[in-house]
Amino acid sequence: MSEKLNPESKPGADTRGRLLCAAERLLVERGYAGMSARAVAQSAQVNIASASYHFGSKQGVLEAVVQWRLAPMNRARLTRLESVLTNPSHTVEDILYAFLWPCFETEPDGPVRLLMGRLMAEPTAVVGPVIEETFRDVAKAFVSALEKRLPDASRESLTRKLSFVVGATSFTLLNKNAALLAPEDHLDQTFKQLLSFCVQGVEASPDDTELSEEC
Amino acid sequence: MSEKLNPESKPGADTRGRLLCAAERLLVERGYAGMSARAVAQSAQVNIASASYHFGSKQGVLEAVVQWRLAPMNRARLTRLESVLTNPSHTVEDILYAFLWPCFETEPDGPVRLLMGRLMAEPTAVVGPVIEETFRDVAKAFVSALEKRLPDASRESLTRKLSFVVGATSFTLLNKNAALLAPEDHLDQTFKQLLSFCVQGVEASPDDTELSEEC
DNA sequence: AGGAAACTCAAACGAACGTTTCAAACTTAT
DNA sequence: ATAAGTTTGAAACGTTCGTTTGAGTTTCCT
Repeated sequence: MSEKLNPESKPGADTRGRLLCAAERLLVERGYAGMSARAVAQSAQVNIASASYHFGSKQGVLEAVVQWRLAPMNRARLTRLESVLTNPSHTVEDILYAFLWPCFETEPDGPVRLLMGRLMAEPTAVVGPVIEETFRDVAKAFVSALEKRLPDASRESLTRKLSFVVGATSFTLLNKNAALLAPEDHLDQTFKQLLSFCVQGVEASPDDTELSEEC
Repeated sequence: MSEKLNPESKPGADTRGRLLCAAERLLVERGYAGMSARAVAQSAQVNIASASYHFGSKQGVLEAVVQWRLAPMNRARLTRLESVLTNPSHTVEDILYAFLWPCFETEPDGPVRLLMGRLMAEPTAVVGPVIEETFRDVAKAFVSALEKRLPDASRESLTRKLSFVVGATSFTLLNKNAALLAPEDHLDQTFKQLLSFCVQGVEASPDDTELSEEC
């Protein structure tokens, strides 16, 4: 059947985009291991071979989605951090705001937060290195920023605290129980609470609480 | 529906136990979608049909592992909470200690924290309901406890904050970057920091922080 | 117009998936 | 010892996986 009548036969440009879009949705729903390349192609109404052609492999699809969605978000984080650091009297909240807000910001391509939550939560052999590479610079920059603002805390301590922040964010974004997929007003409230939670948590010193230690 | 509690009375108990043990390890390494029933059987040096015989299906394996490992941990949480509540002057830290410590406690069967971190981070169609059912009572009990100690906060607010706590815990437990798979002294430090982080975060009020938002 | 490059298609590849079958090997009770 | 019940083994079920093939189509450039 070589008889193909599409009023507007769209060439490859749209195919690639539809594949990326479908892949993002399936990644959010099922994770990387649960996302099949065939399901991506079918959801994008595209032949399975086209996915292979454009991205080489399933892992290539993952990397392309990350570059398309997560990399811009991390760039926004670094831009905001840079802007914060120009203010000599910036607070920990300013730093964390720069870190967290790009996750919640509504973007033209739709919310990126679900994808981030899902991929952060899947540190497997394939996803782990991809995510780690994408977030390495961001993590380093924000730990350094926190280090300057909280000179009494060790770098290891701040790294761990940032991982607490990332974890609280990812998990909450990922779970519908927190009503995050729903209306935006809930989202604003959640963001506000998450920010204050993390600010207080990061500024907390473990020595405040009963057991003390020296290191 | 023919399985009850038979620790080691049956001859096949060894097979069943080896399957559970292997399944737990593979769940931690690859998640549910990435764990194949064949790999579980092979890792346990057991025929694949035995897994089907003992657990019925792959989902049955998951549920059995959860009952074997996560259910006792949650029971420990509730027991500790009950004990905390008998003290009329208990603190938020006491409550969160009861919630968090059973994740870090070293157990005879090995650390359960990795499994918890992984399954909490995989809210898919199969894993989600299983986890939700296992943690529903625990979440409800701890939210109620926090509600009594922090009467100014709404139930929704506290639910969200508990999800922050769970997220920070799961993510940190799951990522080797935080050096949690490694020696125990790092673990103690991490637990202390996580506890203080969460205590400060839960006690924080979102109204404390001025939120200027324009985007 | 015409040829090279870019792209999509149906079909198929071997491998791995979850699950099932059934006979042989066990354990237990009589 | 024998019969009934329980557990395991080797093999195969049909399906889906990621990837590849090769012929066909479309787009782009001169």
